Amino acid sequence: MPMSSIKPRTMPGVLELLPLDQIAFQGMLDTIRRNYERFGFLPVETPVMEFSEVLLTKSGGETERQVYFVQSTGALEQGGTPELALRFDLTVPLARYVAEHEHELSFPFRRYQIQRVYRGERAQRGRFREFYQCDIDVIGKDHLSIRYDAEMPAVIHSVFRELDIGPFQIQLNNRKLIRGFFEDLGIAEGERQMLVLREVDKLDKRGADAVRATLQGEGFGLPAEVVARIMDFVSTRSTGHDHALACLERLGRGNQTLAQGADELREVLTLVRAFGVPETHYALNFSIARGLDYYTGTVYETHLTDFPQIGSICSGGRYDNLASHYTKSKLPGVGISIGATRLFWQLREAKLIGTADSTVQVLVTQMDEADLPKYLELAGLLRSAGIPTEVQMEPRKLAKQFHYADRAGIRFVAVLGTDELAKGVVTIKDLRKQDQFEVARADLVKTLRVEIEQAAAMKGR
RNA sequence: GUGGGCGUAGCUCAGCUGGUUAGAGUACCGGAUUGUGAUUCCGGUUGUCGGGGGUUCGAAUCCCCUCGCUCACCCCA
Repeated sequence: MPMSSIKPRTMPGVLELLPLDQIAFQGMLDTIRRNYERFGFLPVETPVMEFSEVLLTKSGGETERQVYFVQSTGALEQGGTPELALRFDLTVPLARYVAEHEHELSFPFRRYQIQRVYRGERAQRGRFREFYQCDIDVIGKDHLSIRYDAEMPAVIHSVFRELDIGPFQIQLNNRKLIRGFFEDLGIAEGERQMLVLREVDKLDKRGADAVRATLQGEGFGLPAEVVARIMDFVSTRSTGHDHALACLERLGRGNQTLAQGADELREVLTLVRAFGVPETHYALNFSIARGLDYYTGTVYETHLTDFPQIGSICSGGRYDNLASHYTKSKLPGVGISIGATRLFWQLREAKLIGTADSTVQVLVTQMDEADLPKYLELAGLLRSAGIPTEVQMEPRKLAKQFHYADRAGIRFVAVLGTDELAKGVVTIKDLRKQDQFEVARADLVKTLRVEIEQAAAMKGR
């Protein structure tokens, strides 16, 4: 078999990018990181592999089905079950991390984490087996004020405003509110409540009629009157700050759980406004449940107003006790997660982001092989001014050099030929503007900086 | 895990009811008086028609099996 007969390919469900797209993606991660840090979150990384026993504490059937186990060849040969597995989210590793370093951390512990996670799902459009999650969480010891729940929307607002991908809305709900409501309807049992919630969570996806039919159908067998009350409740959407408060008021007192949920939402709403989030950017949505079993209070989803089909681009919530499997200490927390790979992929599909320019700003051409030292010197000058610069090292037809710069996404080409050397100038061509000019060597750095800045400003618009 | 769709050049695809050496666009490479890319013109490379078996004088085309991809469902901590 010839050496070249193996088809180069990646497994389905991974996102591998060409350099200019990678630059765009990294720009997105940079923005997220910058905003997380701006709000005072500290960086943490954890290993991509964890001990299986640590990872699989929740051992739901579904979880286990989607976990990739890891085994060395040696261990594989000896049989036995893999003791390592790839993390499938960042929350479980966080719980382990906090429990392990409990006595070295300061609480409330505010961490951010931007790393890849792994899920063995069947590949599907816009869903990945390897993807980035960008998480922040605030973990308290014994107690964590509800006020932190209001900080999350403030961070979300800051991130997505700066990502500049169009209007968006942060939708809020509260698990206690939902639980209380269902208890009043006589749907008190946990498992059954979960099933109903799971169905209700699909409201925006499947439509009201489909959900109503399912709830009244044989699987659930709920009376039409009860279903009507459920549908009425879960279709609540607030249209402004005062309306949101009115929606909560309209619920009445109900049972204690419902009342507590409403009180929490009220406080969160009030503080979200105080954080300066415009009221157009947050709303109540009583159908949001989130699949996660461990959410106990506030839950969030964020949607792009002009692209509802994209679904939630950032979600999270409050949990009572993060690390009960690893420590006796009570560690309540609240957090959010941005699925960056999926988000990037969808934004690209929706044409909301394009291919970036190269991070390389200047290509110095080679006119005469003998003058290479002069080109290197010029590049050195630009580099020490902080301008990323590449030098044409091999002799090549000038047209090829321009072609290369164009394809590589390098915007400026610096030409230093005999004419320029004689005159003490450099010719700069802006490939995007199809424009070129001569600039005195002494003014080169200053001029290029202005050009680069202008180019960046144009791009941002 | 359950069900549907699709496999022809790097990519997007054409190839009628079986019939000569399997095509187009795009991309890529080279050229159009050696200091200017993308645009134009000319030329060139590219395929075990996913794989195996069967029917036939003859299969990219029909049948069976298999593999891969893909979409929906399940689920999404």
